[in-house]
Amino acid sequence: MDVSPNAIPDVVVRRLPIYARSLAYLAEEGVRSVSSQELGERIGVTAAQIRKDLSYFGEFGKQGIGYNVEYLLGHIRRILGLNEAWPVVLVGAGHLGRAIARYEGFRSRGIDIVGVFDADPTKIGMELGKLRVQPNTDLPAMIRQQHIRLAIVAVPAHLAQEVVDGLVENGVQGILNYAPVVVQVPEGVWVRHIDPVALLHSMTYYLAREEERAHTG
Amino acid sequence: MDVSPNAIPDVVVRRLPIYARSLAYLAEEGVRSVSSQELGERIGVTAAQIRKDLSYFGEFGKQGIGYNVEYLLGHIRRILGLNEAWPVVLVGAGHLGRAIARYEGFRSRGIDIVGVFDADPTKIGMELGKLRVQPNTDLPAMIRQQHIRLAIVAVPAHLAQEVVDGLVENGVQGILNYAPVVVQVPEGVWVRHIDPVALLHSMTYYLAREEERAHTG
DNA sequence: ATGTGTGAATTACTTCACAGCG
DNA sequence: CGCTGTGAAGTAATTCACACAT
Repeated sequence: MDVSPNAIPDVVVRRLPIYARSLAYLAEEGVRSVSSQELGERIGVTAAQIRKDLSYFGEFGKQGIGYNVEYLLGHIRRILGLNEAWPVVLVGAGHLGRAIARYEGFRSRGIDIVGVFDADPTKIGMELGKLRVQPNTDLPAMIRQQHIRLAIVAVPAHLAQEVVDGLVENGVQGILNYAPVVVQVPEGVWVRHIDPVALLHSMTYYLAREEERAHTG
Repeated sequence: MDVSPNAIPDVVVRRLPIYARSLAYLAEEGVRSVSSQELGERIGVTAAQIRKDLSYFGEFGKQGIGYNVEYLLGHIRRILGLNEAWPVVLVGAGHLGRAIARYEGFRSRGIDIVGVFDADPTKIGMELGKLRVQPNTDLPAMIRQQHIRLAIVAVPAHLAQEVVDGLVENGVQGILNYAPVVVQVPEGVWVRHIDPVALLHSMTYYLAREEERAHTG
């Protein structure tokens, strides 16, 4: 995480894509202008939060009016580096990997899966939409030749760390990890974890309390 | 979110499942005892953070020694309400829903998918491991009869809100939402979002900066 | 020695509240 | 007026640092 004195807080960076998506939906609906209040209600965030977040990057609104949807969306896209598409490799062609490869929602949001890789010979060659599963051994060459900086990891937990090490070694700087394990990466590499079980458990915590309260209270 | 004066912060609750999983791995490896330092290194959290988090719930360690892995794991499981399995319904049997239904990692962590539902008649009856896709119309009865409190939503964005409304109406109190939209729920219902595109975008932000710096610096 | 548990200090994040612009 | 942009105020989360137990 960048710790420079005037760096933008990571929480803010993580909210920007949510703003962007909500604005994209608004644009599709034909909405021209939106206030921080309205946008906030859509995504469960306070109006002040949105205004403060945006103020890190500039002034995008008009007083008394609100934000022009297309204009603000364009700005946030640029801030997020989404002017052009990002090529991404996907490692792991199990049930989950295949579902990810077939998901239609990446392309339109600037994420372009350009290769799917697996170590299992029985999976090599499988067709997944326009992609075909390639052997893991071809992965380094593709990353280097196409200067790929982002990867999605969808392999079993016990393989995740070595897969990540290999990716980083070949120049990948951002990893979306679906494996249920916290992977270690060197300075300068970003990781985000997708962890459905942990999220469910963080809800069972509250539900279990409630049940308890119902019985005791 | 519970706002009682002595409520446990949600950030803490969200970390507990990560601690639990790391402890489970340690137990599998045959490790008996672990210090906050060691555990922290495994999951990228400071030792002080772990000790502080645990201190909300009691005293589980031994000074000079650390934590007994099995003992602490048992406690965290109980705190999270994982003494017994939680039945969960899954709505949506597209590529993603089917991958979720087939994922082996839920059962062993107390999450038991007991039904898969879809509105699309061509999907009804599909076999997914031991499960069979059922029509959405059967969903309310199952939730009510089996007192199901948790659901996983894997439907297209434009259907997510109405699916969630239906779930909540029938008594679901916790929702894991894979649809790329922030859904609204009434007080007392929990939602967690899984949003791969947003996570990737939060990384492109940093990668784009770096690139820029490399060009200008 | 080693490593927990925890008040105190620090840092980070959010909300307030209002000047000022359209 | 209505709504932004933003310092200031207020909360929340993290880290420090050390007494104390083994």
